[in-house]
Order: sequence, then C-alpha cells, then structure tokens
Amino acid sequence: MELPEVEVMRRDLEKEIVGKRVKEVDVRPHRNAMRVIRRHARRREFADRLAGQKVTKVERKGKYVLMHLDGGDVLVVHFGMSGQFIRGTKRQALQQHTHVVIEFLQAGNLRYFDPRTFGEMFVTSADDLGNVKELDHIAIDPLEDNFTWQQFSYELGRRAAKLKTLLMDQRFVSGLGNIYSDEVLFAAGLRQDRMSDSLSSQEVRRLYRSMREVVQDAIRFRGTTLGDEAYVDLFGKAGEFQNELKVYGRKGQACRRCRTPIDSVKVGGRTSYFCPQCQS
DNA sequence: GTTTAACCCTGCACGC
DNA sequence: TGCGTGCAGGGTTAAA
Repeated sequence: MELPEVEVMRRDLEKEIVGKRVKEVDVRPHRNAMRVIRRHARRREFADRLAGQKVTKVERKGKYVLMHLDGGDVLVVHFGMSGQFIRGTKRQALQQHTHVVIEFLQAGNLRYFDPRTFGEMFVTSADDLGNVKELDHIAIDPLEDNFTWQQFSYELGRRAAKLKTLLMDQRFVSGLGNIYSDEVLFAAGLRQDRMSDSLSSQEVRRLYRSMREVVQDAIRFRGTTLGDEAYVDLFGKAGEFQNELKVYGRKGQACRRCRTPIDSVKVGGRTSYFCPQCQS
C-alpha cells in the first residue's frame, strides 16, 4: 500500500472511527498476530493499553497512519504491502489472516488483516512519538504544502543515485512505492536509471509536477487494486486507478502514448516498468 | 555515500 | 493433479 491507498484509508478511518471509544482489543491467537504487534512483548499489554480510549483524530505520515487517542496514546500503523483495515461487526466471521480486532463501544469493529505480515502496529504515547526512529526519518511527501520544487531540486542535486531508487527512498521523499514511482517517472518522461544530479531544471520541474499529479489522481480514483494485492478500502470497495496505470505491470503491452511495447528492468531489486520511447 | 542481497511472509502463476 | 520454484512487495540491515 502506497501513499494514495494509505490516504484513502486515513480519510475513511477519520469518518468512521473518530469519536468512537475502544471497548476491547482482540489480538488473535496465532503466531503472525504477534508478528503484527512485534514491538509489544505480550498481547495483553497491547490490548489493555488501547481499551477505554477514544479516537480523537487520524493522521498520516508517509505510509504510516497515526490514530490519536484521548488517553494520550497514539496507535501507529504501517500496512506493509498486504495489510489493511476492514470495517465489520461482531456477528461477521473473521476472514483468514485477521490479526487484530478493535471493538468499539458504539458498535462495529475494525479488523486488521495482513496475509504477508509485512505490516505492523504499535502503541506509543504522543509525547514519545518524536522518539520513534522510523517516523523521524520519514521525509516530506508530495502532497504537503511546504514540498516546493526548489527544495526538491536542491535535494536531488545533492545526491547521486538513480531516480527510481531515490523516489522510493522514504527518507528522501515519502509515500511512493514501486507502482507510483514508475508511474511518476513515466509522467515525467524520465528513465528510472537517470542519475538524480543529471537533470536539467526543466526536468526537475517535470518530475516534481508529476509526483503531485499522479498521487492526487490516484487518490481521486481511490487507489490501485491489483490482482494479488487486492487492496480495498475500509468498506471493502476496490480502487479504480489500476485502469489508469500507464506502465506498471504492462510489460510487452503497447505504450498508451506511443504504442511502443512497455519494457521492464530490475532496479535495486525491484521490477521497474517503463516506455523505452517516451522516457529518456 | 551508494548499491546489492538477504530476510520477513503468503499466495499465485508457472513449468514439468 | 500435484509438486517445486520463483516472484511479488516495503522496509530494515549487513556487507560490499
């Protein structure tokens, strides 16, 4: 799940659970459930700490969701690649790979399920949020107001790395993963292996603009739901952006712009899709 | 400083 | 049909 999906989830959560009070938390009794709350030594410690607190707001930082609670704690969630929340009720059976169920006083619950358990969640106090190393390293994201092209240009020039690698580096710019970094590079007309310090100022501006446009478009389409990713929103509904993808997953298919077959290469261990004609 | 590979995990597509 | 293999992905970590 990348920025657009996380942001859609954040907006859904904001509507659905702000103002609700946690009744009880069930960390399921299988091994992978403990993997999800891996920072906590015991199920009880995690569950008891959340119980009784009311959700006051839901924030996003990069690909992390932060649920603020009125007891002074924050539930921090990262979805990894296959994690997500689904809204449910107590009567509905839990689907496979459900690891945590948060029951609310006001009826209805929130299920966290994650087949590959690359995601995680943990509780920390709001005061200690600044000491969470991973969050501290999260760079600005393309949607933030103070994400300016001047600053972006300066940071690009300071590094000597392939564009694909930098766009996916959460310390450089947050929110982009494998799908959207490829889509951004196509929109900007730049190859994934171009070095960051080789761009003209016109190319920098194109890249900057593409980041914002692609991310905003993807949110408007409520995210990308691809076959085995099977991302759906809080209410189980699929996104629509997979129909808008220009290069990701389209190897061998004709480029939507110039009809040249889309190609792919490995960059930093990840498959990167691109149009050999449109990107240079 | 940057790059590569391995690791965590499950599900699915593939070839035999 | 059924099995093994490889790949997918986000992020961290160790080694090159």
